[in-house]
Amino acid sequence: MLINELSKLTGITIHTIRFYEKSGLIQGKRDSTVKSNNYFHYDEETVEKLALIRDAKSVGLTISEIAQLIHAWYTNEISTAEKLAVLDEKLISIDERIKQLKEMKKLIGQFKKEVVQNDC
Amino acid sequence: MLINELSKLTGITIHTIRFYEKSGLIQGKRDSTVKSNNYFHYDEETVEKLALIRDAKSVGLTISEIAQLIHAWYTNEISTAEKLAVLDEKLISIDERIKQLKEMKKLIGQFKKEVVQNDC
DNA sequence: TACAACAGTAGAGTATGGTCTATACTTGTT
DNA sequence: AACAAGTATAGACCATACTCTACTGTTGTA
Repeated sequence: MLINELSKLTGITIHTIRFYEKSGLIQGKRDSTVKSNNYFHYDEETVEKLALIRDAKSVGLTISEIAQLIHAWYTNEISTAEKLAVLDEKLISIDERIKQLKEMKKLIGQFKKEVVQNDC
Repeated sequence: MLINELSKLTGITIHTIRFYEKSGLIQGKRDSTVKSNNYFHYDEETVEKLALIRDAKSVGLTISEIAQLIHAWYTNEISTAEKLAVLDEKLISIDERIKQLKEMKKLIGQFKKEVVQNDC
């Protein structure tokens, strides 16, 4: 499919898709039998990747972290052990963020108590 | 205290402190009895606020979210009920982020399984 | 064949959160 | 008085993650 269809299918704008392509997150393929244009063609794997990008972004991963994740997932250049290592790294950093968020909840809880006390 | 002392006390650079001041997170006071300069003076409350800013930043709150939080906490212009409402809002958005992070963990867990399966 | 719709590239612009530089005035010490 | 160190303001610059504009070429339909 071409970029317009990909955009409609995923709900991600053409601009943003091109930005992701420039950032190395996805890659369209050119049809070498066609000489008249340079249109990129995208497959189902790209649709999947864009869904992954959206999920990963929603939890605050950066573009370069997502790039690592996609690399770990789709390439055959790295071993299973290495893929697992990248994924485990992400799990650890996510756990770290969850821990920080829980600390922030505690902090806000203290604030609430103090607000109520100051009101008396 | 002047900005240099505040910076040394908190470990936050003078540049960043000025940026926070411009962003409305903290406010130094000028000594109106001194006519020769325009130096800002900072108190213990500012030190506290900078600690709060650091905590809040570490869990991913934006400057404007932190501004709301500080406003809720330090101003007397808003009622206790309103302060609690702002704090509760933050708690909800933190819970939302934790939920998203847990979903991401699930997703990565699935990836790990698939990586192992593909290896067989 | 005309022309709208779509494709590509390059590069500018936006928002956030800093980080740093230039310039100028003030303070403190010798 | 000289001079380093400290302070203020304005604005340039950086990275991230888009978002948009300008311009050019291609495709498809009337």
